Amino acid sequence: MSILSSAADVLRCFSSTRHDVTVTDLVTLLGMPKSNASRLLRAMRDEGLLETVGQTKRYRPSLLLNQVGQLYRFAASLIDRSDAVVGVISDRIGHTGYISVRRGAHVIGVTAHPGRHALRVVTAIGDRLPAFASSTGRALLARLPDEEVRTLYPEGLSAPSETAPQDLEALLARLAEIRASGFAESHDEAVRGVHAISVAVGDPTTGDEVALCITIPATLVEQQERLAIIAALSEGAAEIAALTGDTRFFPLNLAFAETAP
Amino acid sequence: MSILSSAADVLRCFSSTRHDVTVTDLVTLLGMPKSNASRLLRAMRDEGLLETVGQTKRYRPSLLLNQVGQLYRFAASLIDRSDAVVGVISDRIGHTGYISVRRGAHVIGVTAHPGRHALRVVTAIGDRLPAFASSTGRALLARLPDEEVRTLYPEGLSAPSETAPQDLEALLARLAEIRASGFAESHDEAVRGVHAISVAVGDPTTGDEVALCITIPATLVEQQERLAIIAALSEGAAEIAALTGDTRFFPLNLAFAETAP
DNA sequence: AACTGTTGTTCCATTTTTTGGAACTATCTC
DNA sequence: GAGATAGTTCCAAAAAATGGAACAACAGTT
Repeated sequence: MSILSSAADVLRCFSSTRHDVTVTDLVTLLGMPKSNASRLLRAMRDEGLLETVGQTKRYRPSLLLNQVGQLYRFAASLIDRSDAVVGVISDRIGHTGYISVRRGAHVIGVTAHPGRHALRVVTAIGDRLPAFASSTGRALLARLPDEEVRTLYPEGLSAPSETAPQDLEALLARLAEIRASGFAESHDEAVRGVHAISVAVGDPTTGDEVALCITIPATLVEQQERLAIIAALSEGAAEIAALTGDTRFFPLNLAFAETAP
Repeated sequence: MSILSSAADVLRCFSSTRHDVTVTDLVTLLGMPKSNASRLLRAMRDEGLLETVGQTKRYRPSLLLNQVGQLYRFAASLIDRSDAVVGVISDRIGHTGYISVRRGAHVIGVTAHPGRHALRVVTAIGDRLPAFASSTGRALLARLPDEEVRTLYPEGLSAPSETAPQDLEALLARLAEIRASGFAESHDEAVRGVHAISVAVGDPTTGDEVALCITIPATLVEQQERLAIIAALSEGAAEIAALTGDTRFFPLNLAFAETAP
């Protein structure tokens, strides 16, 4: 067990609900001896990975991590490009937009553009959602061949709501729809009360894949706006796909969009 | 030499001009044996600190670092609050706004809000500027007693332009002005062609201090807009200072603002 | 297709760091 | 100021890191 792995574990302790940690936090969260926790936190601070909060014994991520973390979106320039596209759409229609990536069977928000409407969807960056029960997740899963999707769910799936796919076959059917229509849609699934529209795009040279998504409060969905969002997302993603030479991109087929969601 | 320190050194290799690294990059940048560089990068990837770029032998920061880095602004909630204030002002007037922190004799941009004007100032997040030759830097230095400022510059200072303070005494004189007026201003200093207005605020419980800044292309400065920016920044910062109980905040004294910059 | 320079990986014994229990110190709470 | 809680330091045993060199993969060239 290298100290590097303990250090990475410490970083994984941070979350949107835990902005700083103490020696005892590590003891309880990671089950590590107090002595190690104490020395590890100090070492990480000395190396510039963490900072102490004022005079207290609390440790938080450092400015260095903030800076290096910001580079992620440029290193994965696909994210930056997609974020720009979503930002423009979100600005124009006033609803929340965001970018997600998939890690195994989960999707994780990377960047977000909060909407301007009084009733808006707030997505927490860094939150993990089950891929099969969200539009971003299915948009990304649709890029995989069916057999790879199957291997992701050796245990089958447990749906969080009635509108989500109830089993693996239902999921594969919806992925087929996404491939044919060019966009993914969800309603009241992993996040209740939220309607989401997503399109995925990739960069074959880096292997990165992201989903571009616009979310609307489920009660406010209007057919005209919905079509505008689908068109805008697909158009933006198609431009990116052309740029990166993404051959797995599914172009929009409006015939599928015109039936109400 | 702990492996942690090597890992931190690797992270420091990343910059706005170097989004990924290879084994040889580490050998040349850090002078470490090839064998170590190879194993270190692999170990950091295995622990989730780095990712490989597609199939290549290039390594870039990971999603984990991106997420932990994002938490910085919430952990240091002063940054988040200040960022909100600057975002509103930047949105309203269309000029670029940003937040900086000081590390020793340098200031580093943490968040940025690009302006909407065709001619806009683009600030790179993570770039280091000399504190004494920027408005953000001086706004933050003004919070220190003079003798601490002196110890920061044991070698004196070398001004990057004629409008920057030419020596330590000139710097201290300008810091005194800032304490009296409540805001800092720079024109054509560390960044040529840029006029900047800054106000600093701190949080005594965490020891954090940040500068709120709005930048304008030097050719576009108008007295009325300038006064509006000064007032808005100072007002926003004053609210934060009240919230955190910052006793070192310098309130606005408009008498100083009304003489042209 | 063989050659060549470049880049990355693996192996090894030696050196250095890490580990975890326990004793110790500091800090907080009532 | 007693008692509890939180954090630090010490130590020998165990584990990991080091750097040189041999090896392997790769890209470009003739």
